Amino acid sequence: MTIEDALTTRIQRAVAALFPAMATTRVEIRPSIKPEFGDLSSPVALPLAKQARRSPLDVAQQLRAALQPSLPTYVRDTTVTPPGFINFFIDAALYAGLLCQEILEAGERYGRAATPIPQKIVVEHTNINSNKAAHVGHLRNACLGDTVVRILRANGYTVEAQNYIDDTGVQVADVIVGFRYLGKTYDGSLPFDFFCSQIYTEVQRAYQAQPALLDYRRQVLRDIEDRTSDIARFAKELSTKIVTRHIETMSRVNINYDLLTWESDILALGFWKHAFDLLTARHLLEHPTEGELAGCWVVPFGDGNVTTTDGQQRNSDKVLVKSDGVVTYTGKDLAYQMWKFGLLDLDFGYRLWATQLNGLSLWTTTHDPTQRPPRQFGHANRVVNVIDARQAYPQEVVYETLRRLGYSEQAEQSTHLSYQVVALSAGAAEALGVPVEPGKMTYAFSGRQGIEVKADELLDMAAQRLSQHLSAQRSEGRSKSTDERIAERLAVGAVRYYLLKFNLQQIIPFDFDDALRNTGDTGIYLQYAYARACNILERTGRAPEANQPATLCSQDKNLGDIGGIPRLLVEEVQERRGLLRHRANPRCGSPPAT
RNA sequence: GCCCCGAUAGCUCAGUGGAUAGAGCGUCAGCCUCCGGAGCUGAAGGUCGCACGUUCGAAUCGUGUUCGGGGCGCCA
Repeated sequence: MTIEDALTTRIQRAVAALFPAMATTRVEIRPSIKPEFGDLSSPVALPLAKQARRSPLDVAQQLRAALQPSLPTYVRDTTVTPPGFINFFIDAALYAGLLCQEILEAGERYGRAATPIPQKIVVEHTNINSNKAAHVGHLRNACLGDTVVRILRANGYTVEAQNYIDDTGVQVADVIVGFRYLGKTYDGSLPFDFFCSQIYTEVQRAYQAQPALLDYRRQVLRDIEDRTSDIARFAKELSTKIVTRHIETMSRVNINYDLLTWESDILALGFWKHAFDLLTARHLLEHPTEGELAGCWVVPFGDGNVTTTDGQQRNSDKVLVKSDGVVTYTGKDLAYQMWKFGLLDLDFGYRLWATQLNGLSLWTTTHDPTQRPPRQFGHANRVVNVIDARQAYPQEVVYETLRRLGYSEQAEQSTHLSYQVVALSAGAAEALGVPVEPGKMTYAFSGRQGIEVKADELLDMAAQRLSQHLSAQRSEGRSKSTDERIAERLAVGAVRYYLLKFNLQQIIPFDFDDALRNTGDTGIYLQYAYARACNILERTGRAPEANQPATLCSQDKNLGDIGGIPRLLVEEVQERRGLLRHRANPRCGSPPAT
């Protein structure tokens, strides 16, 4: 029990006793701003006084008196100061001793939920098209997703991390065009995914010069539909090799998954057809015979036809099946979302993909449903989709359609964990040869144009710089391979921290110097502090004891931070800003009458 | 046209109703024969885009507005 928790609970009790009508008032408690206001202060009397129409000072005094008998031993004194704050003076040495005891007892489980929550949450993240190397934008997604998984698990939820493989889209077809029609062959001089990134860019350029190549792409897409075709086999082999590389990259930063879900399996096993039948049975789709969307299957949505600022005609209804009969990404995503909740009477086949660095098995879906899994996948109570902010609209279409199908509970339990993209800072853009305009702060990545920073490149650069730093130090008998291992670990910390320290709604202006910095507010600082702490413990030659640190760190103002860690983890999930908050989009408030 | 996001120190960002708005980087001045200088101490630097409103109290909530980014695709 942290100081803040202990005091909050007691204040809540006092409020309930004195002001029963306002028992639900949110009790806030925070570090005091001045030493004469004690160590912790609460403004709780202020809103209470407002509602009760009494003097805030009186209310605070009354609360203080009511609290007095029940305060923990480490509270030395309490005061009330204008305009109505209640201040608590903490005996740091006493508290430090108690806190240390608590931490030593909990060990590595400190801060984690003591009891499991009987709820399953599926977290979908990473989701890289299987045609090219992962870049830093993908890395932001994966770091966020993996962190969400860890926080939810720490809170006691059963969590399943799924990585969705979009292996049936045009991007894969583009690379096949490069291999089959531009005569590209892989010579092993680059990692396979880097090589495919290069081909992808070259093919985009080739389309401009030889528009006839687009016909080849259409043919490739048709051929992929037939699973037995040579092209389909080639596509699967290509995607498998790329995904293998993605997993290798992510395992470098200690990101692991439970299941790879393949879009091609969703199609092959009839998930989409099943979802489509449900939609049409409930008359939720339109099938216009004329106009722009003639021949498509459409879910009516938003405002219908609009003229955009640039004068173009657009339609905010969402096409789920194109006029040529091919299902769109949003359609497939809807079927996938339904499967996650166990709403389809269908299941994938499964087989073991690999054993990961964390020791856990990674499973993959297959299109052979007779291959049974070791445990049940999907069937979630709640689903969190880590997807960038540009996809807010199609995500809302998925959730709203779920609701229209009658699954409003599941729609409510669906979260689009929306985050902004990574873009190049002006400096980084210039370094990559992008023309820089005065006054323009960020520049979008473009895989098509080959303007990007690959995840492995960034990690390699970070590791190399850190390795140089290490070799410049007195090595004290450290081997070169040890240096490299340390550099890799530090690089991972630096990159993960950099990608996580920004607010979700903030575009990260990617800057090489910033991302690779090894001083100040960085992951490396944390790792350094940890190493020093371990070193101190090692030198003392004995394990920490509950009664020792009380004198060691009695003056440390960071005690409250350490004691606050458990609450921090819980708040990430439960509070207003929590990860599981359902983010509703106002535009979806009024579905059109159908 | 409609919707979403951003705007806080020279730069990059924290801070979702409480007391005197914080950090890193950069700048300047200090600190290496007890803990790892990837560090520590201090200084300078801010009408929180703008206006009005709600409130005892607003960077925070509301309305309007300016600038920047994104979305409204038979792309994914």
